[in-house]
Amino acid sequence: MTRNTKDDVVAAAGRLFAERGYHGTSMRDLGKELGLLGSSLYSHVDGKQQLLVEVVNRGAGFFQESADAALATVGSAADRLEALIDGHIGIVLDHRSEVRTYLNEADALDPELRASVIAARDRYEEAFRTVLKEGAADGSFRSDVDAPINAIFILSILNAVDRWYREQGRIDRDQLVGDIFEFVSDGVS
Amino acid sequence: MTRNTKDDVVAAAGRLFAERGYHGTSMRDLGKELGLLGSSLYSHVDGKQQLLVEVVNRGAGFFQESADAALATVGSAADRLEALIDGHIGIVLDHRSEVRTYLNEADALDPELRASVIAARDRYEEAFRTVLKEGAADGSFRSDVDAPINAIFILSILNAVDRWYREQGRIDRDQLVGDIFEFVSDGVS
DNA sequence: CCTACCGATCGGTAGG
DNA sequence: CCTACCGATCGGTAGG
Repeated sequence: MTRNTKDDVVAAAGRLFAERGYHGTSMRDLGKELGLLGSSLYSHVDGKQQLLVEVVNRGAGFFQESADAALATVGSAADRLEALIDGHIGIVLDHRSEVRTYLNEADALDPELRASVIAARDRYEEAFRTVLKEGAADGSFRSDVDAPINAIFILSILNAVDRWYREQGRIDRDQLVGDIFEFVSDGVS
Repeated sequence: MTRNTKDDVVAAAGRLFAERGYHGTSMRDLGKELGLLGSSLYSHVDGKQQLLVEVVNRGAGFFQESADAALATVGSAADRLEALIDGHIGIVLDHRSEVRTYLNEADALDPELRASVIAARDRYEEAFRTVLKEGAADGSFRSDVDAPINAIFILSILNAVDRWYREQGRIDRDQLVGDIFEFVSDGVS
């Protein structure tokens, strides 16, 4: 029964925002989750909106770190694409609360902050576009591949993982990455 | 300035739930959208939760009708898959509010109703699994295709369309369907 | 569909 | 981190 740190508060906020949504979570709910009163949270943070900002920034940061690492992979564009997929799945499964909040609750942010989230997402998506373009040049992929559209398709699959995948299921994490990479590479045909 | 029907109320609720979320929408917000007071809504509906149920049921119904029609398509499994994709995109773009609410706000439903939504989604997904299995048999697709997983991947792409696609953009609706079908069939390679 | 209202809950503050 | 509290807003009701 030691005191909560600000990190504890942000982590708990992430859990509740992910589960019930930003508007579905009250400061009193969050206090209860931490074993204190809603009003006591204000010694850790300025307000509810700031908590959302911090959770969302954590989510964005995880993804960007992952992309930077994946782009540094030596090898073919296909290798870098697989690294991007592997990294993304790792982030989604290891930081579910922050990721869910980042993906689903950004609309609850004040307009300027929401705009910065959209910019961060675009920066991340750019890593996928880059790799697809490289692959069209180095022969990893079809030369006529539409990078912007295909980047969106790949990210659609990756982001949705959080909505259905359970680690206790019939496929493990590595298989999931392999299945996605295979689908993205060759489709169903 | 004629009176609102219950359909108007449900439609407006769908718009606000889609835009601000269920918990982010108050009965007074909804009243304002319709030009009346929040309390006046209770002559049309029992409560806020009922509105969510009706919006979500509309969304579910659109998708199921679309799947039933697509499965009746004569031709190869690939033809039926394309019909499923085409139908899905049509529903997403023609009924955005209901679809967004159906896809994103089902967690705000009471437990039994949420369970019935999950069941409806599974029934719909079954159409995709069926077509993939048929395609593995009739030679449309690879014979070793994992239908459950690939159905999820395809639906991930389809459901995400609502998050990024604007009809005013550089690709029109038919191109979008074609791009998705091509990606799903052959991937980026 | 409005008037007038209910008890409950909201985000947040002052002061310790 | 708690006590004690604020004004605003919430979903909803009674009666017309």
